[in-house]
Amino acid sequence: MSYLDSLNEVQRQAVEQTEGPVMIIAGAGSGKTRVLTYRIAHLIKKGVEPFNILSLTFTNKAAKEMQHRIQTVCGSEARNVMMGTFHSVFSKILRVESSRLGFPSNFTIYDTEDSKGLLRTILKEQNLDDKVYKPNTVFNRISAAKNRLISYTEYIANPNFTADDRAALRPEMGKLYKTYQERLIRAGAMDFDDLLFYTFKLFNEHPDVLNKYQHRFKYIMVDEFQDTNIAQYSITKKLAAMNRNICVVGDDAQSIYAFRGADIQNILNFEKDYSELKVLKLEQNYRSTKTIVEAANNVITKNKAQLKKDVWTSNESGEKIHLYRAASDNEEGRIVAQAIFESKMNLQLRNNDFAILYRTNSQSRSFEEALRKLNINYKVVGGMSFYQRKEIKDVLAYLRFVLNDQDEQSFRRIVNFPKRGIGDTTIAKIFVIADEQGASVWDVLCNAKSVMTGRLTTVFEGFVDMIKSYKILAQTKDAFEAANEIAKQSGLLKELYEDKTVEGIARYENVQELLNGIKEFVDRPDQEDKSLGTYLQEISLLTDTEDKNEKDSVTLMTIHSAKGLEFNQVFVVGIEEDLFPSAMMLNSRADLEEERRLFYVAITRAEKRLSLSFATSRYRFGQLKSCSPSRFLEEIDPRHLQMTSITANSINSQEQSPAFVGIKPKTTTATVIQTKAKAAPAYTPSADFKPSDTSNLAVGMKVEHPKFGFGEVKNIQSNGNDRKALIDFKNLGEKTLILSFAKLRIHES
DNA sequence: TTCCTTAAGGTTTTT
DNA sequence: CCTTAAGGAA
Repeated sequence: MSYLDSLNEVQRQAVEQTEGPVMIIAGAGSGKTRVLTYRIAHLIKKGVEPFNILSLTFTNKAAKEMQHRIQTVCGSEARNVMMGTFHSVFSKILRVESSRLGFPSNFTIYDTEDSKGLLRTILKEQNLDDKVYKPNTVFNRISAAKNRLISYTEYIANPNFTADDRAALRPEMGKLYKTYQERLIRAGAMDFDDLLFYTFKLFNEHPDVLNKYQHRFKYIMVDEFQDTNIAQYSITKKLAAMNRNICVVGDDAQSIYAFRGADIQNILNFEKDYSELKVLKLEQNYRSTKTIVEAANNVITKNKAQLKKDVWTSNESGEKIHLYRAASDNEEGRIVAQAIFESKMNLQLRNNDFAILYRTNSQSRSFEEALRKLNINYKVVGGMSFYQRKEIKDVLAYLRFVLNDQDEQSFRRIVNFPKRGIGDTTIAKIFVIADEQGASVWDVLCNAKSVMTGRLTTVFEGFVDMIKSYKILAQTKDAFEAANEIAKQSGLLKELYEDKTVEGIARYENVQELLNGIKEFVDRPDQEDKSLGTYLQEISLLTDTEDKNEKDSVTLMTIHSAKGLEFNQVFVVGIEEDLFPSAMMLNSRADLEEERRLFYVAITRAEKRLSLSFATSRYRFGQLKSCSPSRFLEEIDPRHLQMTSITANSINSQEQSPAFVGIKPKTTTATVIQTKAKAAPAYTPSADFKPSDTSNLAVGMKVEHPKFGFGEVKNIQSNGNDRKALIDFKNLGEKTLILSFAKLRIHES
């Protein structure tokens, strides 16, 4: 078996230990995905039916990646392995078993926006102040309960929760949870958390169903185990209870989803739950240079809560970590874009080799602008996904409502779009009537005559007839034909087509793109079920469109979505206090440690070169706010860092002179960024080195720098908080240092 | 009921 | 800066 030869000793054990419970603690870059892939391949080679293997991942991206790799190793046989995210796998099971829970099989999946919308209407109906009961807060609290498998009955009965809520001046929380849940049930809808909650309930209350799936899934694998929450853990535990062939892979150092209920306790519980557990540790990093691995270790050792683990690499030391300081978020964008441009030229790399990673989605803007100016292709992953766009959700709302006429959120979306002369008051009235009759809105509308008068009767009859005709379309035609007809007949396409603004045209194109996507779904060679329902189910858990435009491009994304990926060159940007670590995560040690793990994840994405950057000011809510470098930067041993500065203001001038716009950037880049001219010196700072206060630094003073050694101050430039000193170092010659960042010890004048 | 203007408030992170 | 809710006029 040749594939075993390409593995190291521990990796091979992990692959060959197919029976019984196994926990693999896998350090960053230690070949975790490889092990999982080969393990599945090994099972299949040993004669296990692919049909009997279940492989759970956390994100769609990870699932896709895994699927792809397995196909390469095992070929088409692997198609029958049940593989996907927890949510997608469970939603498939729930579709089949929904009747057991009293749900229709075509239940609608509410995304976060739908859920919050529903909460908003409930709040309004109950006359609760949405400043006290912020939809966000309420939703998060309900979500947290569901992720811990706490039903609203248990919630209301639990004095701890009710006391908390009373203390937070939100005594109605339990009641809201109940109402929200009842409304979801009435709408034939499940939110994301319900997919887990109800799967657990299904297995818990229906032993025959559980038994069926226990027999089916003889081998279970869980990736990113550190990110599972209690609900996910409990479900897998139930599924594995019979065969006990469960293999979990995780890294406590990369646990970054506690905010969503992930519980590191699961790793510890696992050892308790399976006494015969085999634990394996993958500690050799194959991905990154020594510098990067060591810097990552520097950072992560600052965390108290962690399992003992020693990540090392035999790779070369590689380049130092570049550190860029920018005056503003826009300049940060230009510096990074410029650095990518030069790196590409010097090292003959492709755009695909680069990634820009940030803490929050909103940071992408400045990088997008700068990359566009330099004609560098890029793609933004995550953020507002395609399926969350207004125009797309409108079309999908029609499709959803046609399949499930109980779905109240979709109804609200489409009832007066395009305009039919049905206002808020009318809609509210219908809901009241529906409530009185204990019927659904749809039922009320079907008997419009009995409750309406005059114009409204005709309007609603028209609406009902329209939906009914779409229902027939959905039953008789495939997903594409049905969707296409509905988009046309409803007047949605026309409405968008008539809007000739730039955004309007983009919206129209987006809807066309959606229809193209449906066409592709229908035309898929192995797609047997081409129904609208199946299509909707498939996309309701997707966050992005498929990467079908495989153009060579720089990747921009949050660190969260970068987990599990690797790039030759990585830029981690916006490393500033209050942004990273986020100001919202400074309240407890646990929160800060999660931020630090996030930083660890970011660093360890890089193979060859890592660049870090921060800005000293940044626009927030339209106002310029000054910021200071993140504490995380100080946690990296300065030996690994190299401040890379900008010599000329030419980057800025580029923006000022429109003449440059559109011209090949080559002409302007020659001297913009000063990469290291000389090799880094072998200098060890004095043992008692302590940085001095540099606010009184003056020309002529002798100073010591922990990295560059001794030197003399030649010049000081100052504009506001932007003080720079030109220092002539004994070993290195002149260098410009930024005083707010550089650590200098003053050795008198 | 709709459309326009104005005010307020909002940025974690993902399924 | 951006979007969305609210208020007022046609």
